[in-house]
Amino acid sequence: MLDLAFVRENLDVVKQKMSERGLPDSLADFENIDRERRKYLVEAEGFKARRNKLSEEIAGLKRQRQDASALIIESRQLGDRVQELEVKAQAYDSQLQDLLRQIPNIPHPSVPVGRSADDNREVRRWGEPRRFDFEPKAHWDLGPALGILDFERAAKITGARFAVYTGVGARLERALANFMLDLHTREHGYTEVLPPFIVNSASLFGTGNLPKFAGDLFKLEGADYWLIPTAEVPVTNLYRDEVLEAENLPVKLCAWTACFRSEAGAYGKDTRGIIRQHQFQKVELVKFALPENSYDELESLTRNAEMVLQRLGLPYRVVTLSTADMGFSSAKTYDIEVWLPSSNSYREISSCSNFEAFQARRANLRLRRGGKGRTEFLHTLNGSGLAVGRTWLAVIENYQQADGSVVVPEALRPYLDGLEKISRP
RNA sequence: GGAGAGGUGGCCGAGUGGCUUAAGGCGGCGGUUUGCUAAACCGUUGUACGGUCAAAAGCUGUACCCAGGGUUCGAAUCCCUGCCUCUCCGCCA
Repeated sequence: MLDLAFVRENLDVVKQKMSERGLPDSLADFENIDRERRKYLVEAEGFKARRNKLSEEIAGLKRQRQDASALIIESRQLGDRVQELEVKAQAYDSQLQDLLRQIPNIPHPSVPVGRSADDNREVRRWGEPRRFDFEPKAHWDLGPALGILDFERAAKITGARFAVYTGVGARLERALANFMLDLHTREHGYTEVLPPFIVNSASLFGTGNLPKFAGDLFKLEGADYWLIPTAEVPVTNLYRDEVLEAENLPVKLCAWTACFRSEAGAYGKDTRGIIRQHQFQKVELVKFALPENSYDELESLTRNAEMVLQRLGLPYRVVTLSTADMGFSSAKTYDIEVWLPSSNSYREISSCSNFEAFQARRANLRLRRGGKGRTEFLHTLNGSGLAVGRTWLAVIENYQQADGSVVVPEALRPYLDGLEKISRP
């Protein structure tokens, strides 16, 4: 959420930035609503001030056991008037809040202005895609053939866009998660968090998923409980409504969780394999940073995520998302894309964003410098480090052999009792 | 799931309809005293949305005692609903 005063004073800039994101102009009535709201607010508050004074006078008269009935009648009439005005003021206020909540974050000046994902800008590449001397297979063929991945039984017990991992397949998923968590906690200075996989709607509002993107989420029936679409939601909300000391920043947290997404609107996209599932595992990196450092923190967070791929020897590239492709709450996003032989292209495996104060304002996440002075909103960042399921398939596809077996990357062998190769049992 | 007790400022804690603009204390900040530190003493203290102002400061209004409704001229206080915490019982990995 943007600051109301900022939007009021920079309405043209905000409209311009929304149009750069490819969004329609929803702020045509903003000035009018804002003006009407204040008009009724001022009027209502004036009547309230008079009523408060009258109440004091009534109290004084009653204490002296004198008649106050005239004042009481006048005060009652004031009350009626106040109620009328407040209803109007509140109607305009909720319209204004709705408008404010629909405004996405302002992209950072370094973000390329574009019309689609085609305008994303490549920042760097690491590693060389392997040249195969045979026709590489996709993981949805390799996995079932190796007996480590089962779509048919997943469809039976649950439905489409779910998978069952079996034997070494399940162990590989667990090994990857542990490898990532160990890397980030031991070498990158993150503290591990294991949060609930279910959150309330206030948390989803804090990160910007609600109210606008309810359709992307799974909601539990009969309760204000939702399955998390990413660990970003519970972890960013850990310090909601709290004030952090500046000297303790940045706070760097990492969390392994399952993630649940309805993938509504993704019909026909990535229907084969495990690229796009309703449930997947992810290791998430989250930072709470000082505003003046947040872009440096974004660079280091992205590097921390890249390190996973480097250790696993998986080729990748980093792109800056254009204004048209970036998320609602983000001011700048780097996507890390891993090389996938099955699609002969780079595919997203991590998304690293600086939200500046956008989430902090919604979640009331503040900092105080030196234990004194005014509080300010801190900056939040997060990124996948990495999506475990997509890493799983990247390993399977990139390390496949002509005979259908898969070589285990060296970095993972300690997590698999030294296993060097996954073969048909 | 059942029964009971609670939720008050950064923290502790008083407060059963109007001299409460929330007592008192702790902490924080500023000051006085002082070789230094400590102590003592004095003062001060939050958030949001508005108004005034070119702007800031200042001044000023409204709201905020878990949340949302209600009663009342007037609510921290009374009523209803929800959420959360604690104690006991039951159930459970």
